[in-house]
Amino acid sequence: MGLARASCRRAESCICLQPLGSFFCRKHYLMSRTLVKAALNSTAPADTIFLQGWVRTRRDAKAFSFIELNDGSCLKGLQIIIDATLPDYAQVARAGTGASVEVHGKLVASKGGGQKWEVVAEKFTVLGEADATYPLQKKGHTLEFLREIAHLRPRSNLFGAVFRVRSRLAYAVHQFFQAKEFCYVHTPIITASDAEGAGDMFRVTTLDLATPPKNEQGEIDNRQDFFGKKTFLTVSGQLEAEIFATALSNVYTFGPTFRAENSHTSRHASEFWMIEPEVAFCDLAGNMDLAEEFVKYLIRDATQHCAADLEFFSKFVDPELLTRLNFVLERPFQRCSYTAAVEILNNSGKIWEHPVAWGDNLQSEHERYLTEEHFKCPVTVYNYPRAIKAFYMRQNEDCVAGRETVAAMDLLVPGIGEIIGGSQREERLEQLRAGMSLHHLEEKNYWWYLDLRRYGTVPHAGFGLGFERMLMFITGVANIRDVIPFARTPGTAEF
RNA sequence: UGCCUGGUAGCUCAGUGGUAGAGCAGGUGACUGUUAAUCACUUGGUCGCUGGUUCGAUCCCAGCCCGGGCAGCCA
Repeated sequence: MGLARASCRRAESCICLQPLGSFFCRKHYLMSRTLVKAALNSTAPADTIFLQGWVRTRRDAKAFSFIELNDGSCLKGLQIIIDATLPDYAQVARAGTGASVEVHGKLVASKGGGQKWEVVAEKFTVLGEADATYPLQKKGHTLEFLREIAHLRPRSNLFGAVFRVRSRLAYAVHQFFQAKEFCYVHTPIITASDAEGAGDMFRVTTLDLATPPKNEQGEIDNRQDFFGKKTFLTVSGQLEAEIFATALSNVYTFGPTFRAENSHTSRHASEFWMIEPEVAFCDLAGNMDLAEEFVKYLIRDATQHCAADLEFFSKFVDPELLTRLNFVLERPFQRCSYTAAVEILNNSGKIWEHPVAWGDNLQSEHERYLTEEHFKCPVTVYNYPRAIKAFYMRQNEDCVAGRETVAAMDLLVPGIGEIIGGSQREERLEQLRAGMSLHHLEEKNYWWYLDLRRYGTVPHAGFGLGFERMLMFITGVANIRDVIPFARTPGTAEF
């Protein structure tokens, strides 16, 4: 089918190919609207400018009105001057906070202080009113209230900034790995592995819960379910990523992850995004190096490309933010074995709510002490007791009897705690089978995972970075519910 | 899931055993190249729900619902 020729309604003289929708050609649709960000960064006045966005606040004078227009392209708004003599001036009364408007006018140097540029309107139109019930006001909202209006909170300064940084950070994740020739792998969202040990899973089924089919024993017959077996939402793409790492060498995943734990904390969500690199021919030290380089890359990228938004966080969310980020960039992360960490904790002179003994998991208070008080810097703890870690982690060889460890690592950061968890994987078939036995896992459920060790096995390692936790660290926002567009937590799935 | 804490106007909060206030938002007016503008006036409430104690409960008690924090689980 050939492209139709059509008139563009934005410019009647324009006869163009590829009309966009039925109204405007691509050129006139995209070119005619100037984003606020571009207008604010302008180096010269402009005789004609066209803007569209939402009213943040309006200040009326006798002979004219000021409107602060924001379109989400950046934190700052652009001041619009509408003279009372304009034919459109009657529209101004309808342009309350939250209304969508469009303006044709001139970009001129501002006569007032506080901004370089402003727009003198020649044509002003209210597209959609927002009446007095519009919940977002010019000041004084708590994060808890804004969570209840997640459909409107992106229009606030804070959440606009958070989600611009989130978008940029997602882009930076791909840039980092693509520049290193890592291959992006889409691991499945629906999985049948129900014993990965990473926590409770959400069930996926099309069976009628009221009258499920039964087998001869009177139990629910999962063979009749959609996939012919029990299925769940994934808690990790790691095992599948290992498949691709043992073929394409360096891979990463970046996708949603689901955990059905009944967690009520500021750093847990039921649905979150995780980045999981998996690297063939890599040991634990290489894994720790990669994790540190990755975290620093993301921080540096945000400080370079989201400077205005980070300044906003530094001003209104966490005054220490910028100094902390710069400090983290400049210093090598500390590294500390689990055994050394236990010694540090026991020699700290602190009274712990949970006493520290070799073999126990480090508690939140211990992790916070290490990163916030002892090292005062991000710290990677490695070589954990075998019994408290997952079956697939590589057994260390030079262990003291009774103190067997695996090549695991956790990256702890001040204020959040664990942001990365990873390990060198057990690539030796017999040791892996022993690990599965230790964790009471059935080999038949992992036949393909074991095959990777039967055919051309290689040392390999990887980790998982919690994307939201990274965002919390970079923005200073203290609750995970406020760095994800629509938070899913126990009891909450609105929007 | 355990422990702690909160629920009063659209929002942020104060308050009292005798059915309630402030600031902001909204409305009206004034004023001003304004910047979360300012000033004056003004509309606005089943005090989370249910039950109990009491002459009387928003306040005291119990249960429930919802929010938040911490812990565990982890990223």
